[in-house]
Amino acid sequence: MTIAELSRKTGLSASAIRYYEKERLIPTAPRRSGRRIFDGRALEQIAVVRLARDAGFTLAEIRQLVSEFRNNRWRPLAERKLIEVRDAALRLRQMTRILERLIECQCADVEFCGRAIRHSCRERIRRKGKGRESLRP
Amino acid sequence: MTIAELSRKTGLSASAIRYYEKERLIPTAPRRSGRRIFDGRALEQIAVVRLARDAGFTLAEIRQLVSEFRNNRWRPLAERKLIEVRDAALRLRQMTRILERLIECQCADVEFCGRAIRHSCRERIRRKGKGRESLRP
DNA sequence: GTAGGAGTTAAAGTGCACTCGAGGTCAAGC
DNA sequence: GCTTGACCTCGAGTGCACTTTAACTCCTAC
Repeated sequence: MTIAELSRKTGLSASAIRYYEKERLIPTAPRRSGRRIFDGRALEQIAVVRLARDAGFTLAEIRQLVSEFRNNRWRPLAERKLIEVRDAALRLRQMTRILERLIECQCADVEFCGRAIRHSCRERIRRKGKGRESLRP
Repeated sequence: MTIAELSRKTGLSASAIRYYEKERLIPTAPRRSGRRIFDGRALEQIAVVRLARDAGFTLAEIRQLVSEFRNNRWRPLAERKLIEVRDAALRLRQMTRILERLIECQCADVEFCGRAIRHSCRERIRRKGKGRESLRP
């Protein structure tokens, strides 16, 4: 398989595949006259990386995860991440409430709205929005 | 109010306040011998920015939001964002399921796990993990 | 033999939301 | 008059996950 075929089959760009190799998320592919050749295992390896990425792991964590797969040392990593994800879900529910509030808001200007916010939901908001979500759609 | 006081009252760093001013998220504060002086309205303005930030708006969106507050043009923005947030919440629920799966996983090596993933939950995962969450805690 | 297309590398660039550092200004206190 | 400390501006740096660019190589077809 060439890198273009692998790219097509995985939906990952060729540059991202090269990047993953460089970052040691997937093993270094053998070369034929300088070019990478991939076999079926590359598909599985990339599936794992994408799964982990979709589960919210950073690439640094994924590197650790794939290198420590055999000895189960990655399990505490997954458990820690599960807590983080649940926390993020909680924050998202609060974001939803904030947005619903904002959509219903009748304030005539920004300062008035700010005043209303500070008086009515100070205790709900403060110390909650520490970790941010970046919602790139 | 000096920038240090405003920083203390809002919990925002002084450099972040200066940055918000530069980016026109809050109005340019008047200066006394070169230094910014703030009044109570700054508190409200920053409350609005933080609310929006906590609701997941980018700073570019917040700039638009505060500049268009009076004429209700920000309402469609909020509605669009609400959809994004609900979408993100959905993805997070999937991430939770993926992590729970991963924690229960009995695979002996990465490729086998990848094979299992591709065969068992391909339809659940594909085309869902497009937008990523960055879970900075 | 040469044009074209697909691949290679290393290095630099991107976007976001800030933070940091250098070098300068200003008022108060000793 | 001098130090101290809070503030100023401007430009550069940060972290992540890539993408883009430049210059080069290799194989195939004509």
